[in-house]
Amino acid sequence: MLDTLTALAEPNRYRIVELLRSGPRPVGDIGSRLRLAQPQVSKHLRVLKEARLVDVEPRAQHRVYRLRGESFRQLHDWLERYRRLWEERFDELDELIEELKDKETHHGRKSRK
Amino acid sequence: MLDTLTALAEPNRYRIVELLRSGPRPVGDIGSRLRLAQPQVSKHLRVLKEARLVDVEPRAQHRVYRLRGESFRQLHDWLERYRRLWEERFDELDELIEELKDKETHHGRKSRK
DNA sequence: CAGGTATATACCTATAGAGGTATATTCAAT
DNA sequence: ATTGAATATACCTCTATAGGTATATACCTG
Repeated sequence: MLDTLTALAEPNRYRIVELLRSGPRPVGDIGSRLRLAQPQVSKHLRVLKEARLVDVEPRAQHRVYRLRGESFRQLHDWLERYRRLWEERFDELDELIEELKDKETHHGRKSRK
Repeated sequence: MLDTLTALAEPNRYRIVELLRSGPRPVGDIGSRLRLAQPQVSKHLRVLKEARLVDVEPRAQHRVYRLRGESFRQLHDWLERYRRLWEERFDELDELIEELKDKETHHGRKSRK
């Protein structure tokens, strides 16, 4: 999970991933579209590949990179564990809990809020 | 989006977020549970707060931090745009497309694969 | 096999940011 | 007011990593 996040949390790699969403592309194409030097593209792609976010397929001298679904799925699954945070109106419930804790601890003293 | 990813892509911040999933906690509590020095915890929380991943509520000298749903939702929405990657068996479809492209370009020469 | 093209890699440099330590700040309690 | 506790911040140092340049490697074409 951390590897996935680290790979995505870099501006140019993020751009590469967004570009690859439109389909597989060779290194040179990525570079020219994103105005990145070739070695940099290759290095970023290496990181993305090690994070299992992309896959390569050789086509003659070209290397065609494409997104791999699996890592995105895992990221999605991880996020699901936080779903309640935005689905249930949890802020209000939390406030209620805080109120109760406050009363318990300070035995009925008035909340400062 | 990048701010969110950057904030999460750091081991200790990731741990803090995971811990906060179990509920709001004051700084000191986080530090002792994760074996982190207090200033480091405060600094990480600052980053998380600037990324709108957490919120603070003062309680006397304590600062109680909690996760904010909104950023997680946005991350989730962003990920949704990649859903097809893992839901439709896209690898096979991609291969088909590649085959067709190959034939077009090289006029019927056999695929190396 | 010679030349050209696409990509990977090695190396250097510069910088962002994480940890550590000391200190400032804020509030409660006495 | 003074003290102590919880937290924030300032400052320093150090390392990981991104960019840049040069070069190696692999493959197609003639």
